[in-house]
Amino acid sequence: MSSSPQSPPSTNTSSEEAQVLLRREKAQALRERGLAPFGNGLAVPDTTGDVRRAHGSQSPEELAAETRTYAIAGRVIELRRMGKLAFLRLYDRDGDLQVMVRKDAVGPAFDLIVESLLDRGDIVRAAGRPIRTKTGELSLEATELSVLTKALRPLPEKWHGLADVELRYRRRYVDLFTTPGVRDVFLKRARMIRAIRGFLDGRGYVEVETPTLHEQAGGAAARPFSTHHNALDLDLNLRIATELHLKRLVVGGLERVYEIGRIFRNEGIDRRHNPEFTSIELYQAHATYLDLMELTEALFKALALYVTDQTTVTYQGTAIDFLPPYPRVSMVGAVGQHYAEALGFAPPARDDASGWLDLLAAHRDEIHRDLLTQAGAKKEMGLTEAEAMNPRSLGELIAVAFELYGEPQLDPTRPTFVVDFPLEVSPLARKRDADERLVDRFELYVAGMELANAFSELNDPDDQRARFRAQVEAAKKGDEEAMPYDEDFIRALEHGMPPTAGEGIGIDRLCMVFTDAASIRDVILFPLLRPEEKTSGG
RNA sequence: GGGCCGCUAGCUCAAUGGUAGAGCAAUGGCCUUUUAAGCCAUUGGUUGUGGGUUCGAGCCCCACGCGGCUCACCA
Repeated sequence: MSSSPQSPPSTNTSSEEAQVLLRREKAQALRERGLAPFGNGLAVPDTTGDVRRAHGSQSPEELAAETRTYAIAGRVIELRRMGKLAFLRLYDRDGDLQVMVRKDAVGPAFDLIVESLLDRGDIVRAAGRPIRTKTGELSLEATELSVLTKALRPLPEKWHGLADVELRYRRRYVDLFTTPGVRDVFLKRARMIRAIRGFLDGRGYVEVETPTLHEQAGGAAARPFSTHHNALDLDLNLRIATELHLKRLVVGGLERVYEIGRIFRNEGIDRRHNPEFTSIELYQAHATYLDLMELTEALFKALALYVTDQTTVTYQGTAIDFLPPYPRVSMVGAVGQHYAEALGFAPPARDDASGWLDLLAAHRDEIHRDLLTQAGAKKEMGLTEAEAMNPRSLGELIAVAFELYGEPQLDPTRPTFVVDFPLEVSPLARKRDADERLVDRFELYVAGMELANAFSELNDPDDQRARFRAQVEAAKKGDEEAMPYDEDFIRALEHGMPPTAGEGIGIDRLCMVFTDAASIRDVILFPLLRPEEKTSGG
């Protein structure tokens, strides 16, 4: 174009600001020649994958005989220009494909290349015949080429991409098409969730959606987020679990229900925790927690096969075998055995959960003292000096002791069911018939993470009322995670809930295991981050 | 919240307390078979922010911000 011979005062072409300005000018140049830089309505009937699948195995000679043409579109992730020839790599939902643009073949559209109106990052449509280049790569030889969307911002460096994890999370839209493997993680996540739905739907489950806005956030031990509804002038909490609504639905006759949904817990953030996360909770009438163990084993094996084609999944360098049956570890037994060895107690005559529980009950004070000497455990129990005089329940001591001594002992190469939970840490679970100090509950641990929590549900309304009261008492004593008393839930139980077992599974952690993600933020598209500091003033 | 580490050009990274650099990207030029294309040239910086020490600070000290790991809490 007839630019002035004098270069403009600012010759800066490298700063982001300058690059954006230049790309805006290019967008304007496109407009001036009747090409819409943000157009719409051009048909894109094919994908890069269509071309690959149809012609990927054809020889150059066979391809030369092909008459069929394709029209594909995607982001330009590579751009190599050399005079009257250019190669682009287009990236679409189906993968990527090289497009060869020859001046002779594409005609006037080659101006886009010559005048550099086309940049890396633009969304481009190309139509033409499949060919094989001199180096043998399947490509589309463009006879049509147009810019569908002009990208105004430059792409990150092409070889390293975005390496700064903070930038990757904040600009996931760039990360997704820039960082290898990122898109696959989220495609895999979507496939896993679909597989879970298929698995449960095939077993007669109904998927439902229950409220996320709760007057009282119950169903789990956690602190909620609070919010407010203006029209009703109503203080509300974001849900911390779907449990109590789903059990109401079982009362209502939906004997097999599940919900996949977002849960919000006002807790810290680390590699395994994001304040909002996705859970699936499922409830099955006329089942026990033992039935859910089998269901869990079948589900996890199916997922492993579905996602990786194998029953063994490597997570962070450790091969985990998902072939059932999974080992079971008694929480009470593991803690009992630890103390029998560490403090020299004689093992119980009965080598079962009740026997070990008897032993632990007999040595409760010594165990309490031991936990108090563990600085971490002391903090974990939230004990102040005064509270140390008023020890918590045996069940809570056992749960803490298991975290301390039991969890590290679990076999890292196997998913493991932890069973024999104390009643006091399970306010919604049914008492065990054989020993009412225990509940019929399991947690599934994989790679040191708690992936699932399940139990035979408490359906005795009077017992549930007593459990809620105990929670209220705990809250009075300062337990900020104690459950509120839910009168309507009691009423529902009074209408009669069939014998039921229920389970919750952390979808994000499940995805971590099956995508080998070290951090939960790698399987959440937009993990919660602090807002970026405003650069202007403070 | 505690501890450790990081923050330098659009991106990826260098730089004994002594003139802030490279590669990629960008801009101009050459090039009809490239694969992170190549060659020549050019441009690009309030070194996260604010203080302090010093003749002199990207570097040392303090505070703060954001992030990562870790401990704690939870799923």
